Amino acid sequence: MPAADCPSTAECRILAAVRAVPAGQVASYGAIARRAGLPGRARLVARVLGRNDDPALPWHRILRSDGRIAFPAGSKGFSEQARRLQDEGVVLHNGRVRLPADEGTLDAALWGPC
DNA sequence: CTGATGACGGCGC
DNA sequence: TGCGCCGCCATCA
Repeated sequence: MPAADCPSTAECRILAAVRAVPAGQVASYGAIARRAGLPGRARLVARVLGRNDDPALPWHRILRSDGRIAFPAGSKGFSEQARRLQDEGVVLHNGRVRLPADEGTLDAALWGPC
């Protein structure tokens, strides 16, 4: 039976997946959704992050499949996320995570800080 | 119920 | 690489 602090199993799993991302590493929405047992629910992950009220949640480690920040360049969220990522040692290239062309799989690149 | 929107993803050009 | 279109899902008007 679900705990009272868990509004829904899906949301709880998504939050867990996000929290499972170690500092200095990043993951895509799709990867998080997949790890949460919700393949194809990347948008749901995005919605949950936007509605989350946990300041300790490393939402800034979640990027788009391209390795880019989901927020529009120049917006508050963008600058804040970029700042947090760089603060954790994540190298950003024009608001975008450096993706090794060697790896065809973005997941490997995103989950591997190199 | 229908249509529009969004912190998305994949494919095509 | 950049841009656009479409698909998918959940919420809102």
